[in-house]
Amino acid sequence: MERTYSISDLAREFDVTPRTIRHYEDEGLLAPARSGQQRIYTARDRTRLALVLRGKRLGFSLAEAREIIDLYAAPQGEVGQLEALLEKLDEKRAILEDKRRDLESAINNMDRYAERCRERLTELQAMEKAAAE
Amino acid sequence: MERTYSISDLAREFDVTPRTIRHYEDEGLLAPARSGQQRIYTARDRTRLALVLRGKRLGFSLAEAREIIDLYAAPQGEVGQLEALLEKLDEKRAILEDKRRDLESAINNMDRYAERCRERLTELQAMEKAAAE
DNA sequence: ACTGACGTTTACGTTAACGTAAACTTGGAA
DNA sequence: TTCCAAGTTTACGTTAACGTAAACGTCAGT
Repeated sequence: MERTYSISDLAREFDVTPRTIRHYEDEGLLAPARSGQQRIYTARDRTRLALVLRGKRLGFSLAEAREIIDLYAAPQGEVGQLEALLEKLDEKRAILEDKRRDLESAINNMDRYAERCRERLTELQAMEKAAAE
Repeated sequence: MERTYSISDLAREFDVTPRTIRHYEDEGLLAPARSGQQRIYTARDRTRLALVLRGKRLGFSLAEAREIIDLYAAPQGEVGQLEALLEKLDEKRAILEDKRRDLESAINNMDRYAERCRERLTELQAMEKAAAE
């Protein structure tokens, strides 16, 4: 038997509320099995949740996250399906690449700025030291 | 004389509405000069707007974007100010680094998946070719 | 003088992403 | 059996980030 999770298991692990997880289900991002009324999450469900949350951290809306994540569950039976899938993967990949560029320049800007600050700091400290003599 | 921009100049360039730009001003992200009632944006204002929009693309709220961007306009007169600034820069830098990790794994996942899809595709195509004989 | 095109303020409306509360069920510990 | 913690549905509330509309000012072109 594969391990399963309750909704509060996942809520605790990912630091969100059960409400949030149910909301993702309402939006079609998750589709856990049921045991009676209770939701039962498999390892695959858990992975999907992790993907959703990562998507959110990267600035995607739930709808955008869904579009991407659903590609990982797309049918691959026919040649046509696979070709269409590869198209869409390329498209999403380009979006991620754009974000990477944004992120790299943000980080580079900050690093250069911090470096100038450090230089200015040692300079100021040298001045104070000189004035103290 | 330095070049300036009207609100619709910037709106066009960055593909947002004037309303959005005014909203950023309401939220304290921009503070353009005025000529009478009219807002006059300098190159520095334009840069700040670009930073705001990049922040949004990276998943920051306006408040978070503001916190980061304001660091670039922080006073650096005293040693204490510079040290505090460097602290905060480090903190924000760590957040960006987290996003980078997220982004890298998202891209790597997708690349590996796409690769498996391509393999499966050539495999399927080989099967079809064999069946056609 | 008149008319757009562009700007302004004010204020209510909208959408996404949940929060919160109420009322109910249900499986296990005491 | 009773009770409680954890689950469920339903539905209204909230916040951020703007959209949209009204009512008005201003200034270059005819």
